Amino acid sequence: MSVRVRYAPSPTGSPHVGNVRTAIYNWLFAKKEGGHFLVRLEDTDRSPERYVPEGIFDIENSLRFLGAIPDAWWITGGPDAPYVQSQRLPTYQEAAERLISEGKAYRCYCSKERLDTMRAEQQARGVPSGYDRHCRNTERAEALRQKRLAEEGKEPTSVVRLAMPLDGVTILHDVVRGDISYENKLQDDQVLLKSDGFPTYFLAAAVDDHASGITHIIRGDDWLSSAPKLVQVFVALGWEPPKFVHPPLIVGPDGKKLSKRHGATQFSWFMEQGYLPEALFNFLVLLGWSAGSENRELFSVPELVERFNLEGMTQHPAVFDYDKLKWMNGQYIRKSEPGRIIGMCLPYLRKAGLIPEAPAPDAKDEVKETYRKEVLDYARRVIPLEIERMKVLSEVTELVGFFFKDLSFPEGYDPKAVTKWMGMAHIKPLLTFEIEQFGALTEWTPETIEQVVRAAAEKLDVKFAEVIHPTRVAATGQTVGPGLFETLWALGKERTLKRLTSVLEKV
RNA sequence: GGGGAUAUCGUCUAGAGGUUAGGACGAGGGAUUUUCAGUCCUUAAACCGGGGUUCGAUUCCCCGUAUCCCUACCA
Repeated sequence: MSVRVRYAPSPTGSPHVGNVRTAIYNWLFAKKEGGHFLVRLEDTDRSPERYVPEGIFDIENSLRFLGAIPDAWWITGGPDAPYVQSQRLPTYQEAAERLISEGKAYRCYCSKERLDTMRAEQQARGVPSGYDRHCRNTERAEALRQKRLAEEGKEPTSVVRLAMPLDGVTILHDVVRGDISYENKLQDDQVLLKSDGFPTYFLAAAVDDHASGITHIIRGDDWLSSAPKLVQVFVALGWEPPKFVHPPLIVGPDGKKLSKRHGATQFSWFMEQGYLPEALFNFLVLLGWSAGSENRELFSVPELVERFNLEGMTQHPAVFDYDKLKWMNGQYIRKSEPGRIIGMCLPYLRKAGLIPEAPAPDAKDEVKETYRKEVLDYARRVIPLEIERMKVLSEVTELVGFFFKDLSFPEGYDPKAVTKWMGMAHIKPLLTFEIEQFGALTEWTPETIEQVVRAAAEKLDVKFAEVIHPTRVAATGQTVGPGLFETLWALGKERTLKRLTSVLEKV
């Protein structure tokens, strides 16, 4: 049978990197096995604080960004549509009714207060907490219903609970962890249908997984403990449960589930920061999966598809190492076509106000032409010089800022750089010489620029470093940056002369 | 409290009944010297503890310990 897997996010906000990794694993497995990758929305929790419809866009964007495109989801529709659980309420209600009629589930009239009191007592006594199965006894349930009916003057709300087997064990066949057994008597009578008519995850997942013919449930390890309850829902409904795959959790440096406390966890944040899709893909896959004895860590997406297997799944939690992600992103930036990186950098420059917004599509041709020549060409010349220094794209604004800002000594100059290099005795003659010689250049190339700078060192009889560094500071306002000659070349003759002159006048 | 899972350098991990326990990030050192970054070379750094099984266990088994996850009308 062909593999069918699913990613079933809840719209509780922008997806967590751990969830996105789960999506990647599902997608990879489907691709590798020539199977199907479905995505469905588990939006059955309607409480306002957890239901965040805008999160749906982030779910869509993250998958598209990574290129992990579902074979079927709410965007495409398809044979298993709808892929949105809130649109399938009658289906779940039917399933619940069927279970009740077969005696595998029952209606529970216990109020929240009763449940809370019960739990509090259990905790106080130090006994295992869980539903006491009060309403599993039909007479007691009916009595409770009557009592509440009299008190409230209307039909009381109820939920549907699964009647867990009271003995025996549930064996979970987990592909990465082997068989795990759970004692049924320790499992709770899980709520299947809530009083608002929405199903809980347990009912909805079982119904949908069965309806879609899911063969493997690949999801985070945090689901492992509750897996037997899901299995029992399948059993009660008379269906064969899928195979389970529980990759390890992604945790923070303190070993706890990765959360905001540890830093950014929302996938969208990484997209905004300028992490490349292939870097995030690569990095996330390697948190919990390994290519085995192949001693490398940089894999393209096709290479990962080729290698991916469930056997390579790791079984202990992995700490999310932001530094390593940055390193990996830097690797991919340098591997990438410069043109692509430039294009991806422009929005950051616009946002930082370093370059103006692009002219509107209906602007005059001259306007567009001017923009192209004065803004884009310059950006295209300047950004490549900093590519080898970039770890994330958003750093581009800091890196190339000095190329775009209006520098006029001493405004915009790094004070430390100035005190270190602008106080030397030979600064004035140096700048005078350079301004004169640069001005005389008919060809402005890194080579001709270098000739002038070397000539300056010779003429003034100072060390090369003693002309290089002051010149850099005078032209860029800072001590760090790309090689001086290409920097000046990219800056252009006009800007260079202007800046050097502004320094000479006031130094 | 109960249940489940997990345990190799600081971190991600490879590994096999006998290895100099390998690679990567990060850290230290060096080279390139025109700064920073990059690149290259290099150093330090690990098998949780105790019992077994075995000629031999870091590897297999058991116990302990530690950590995490679950224990909702959340997913």
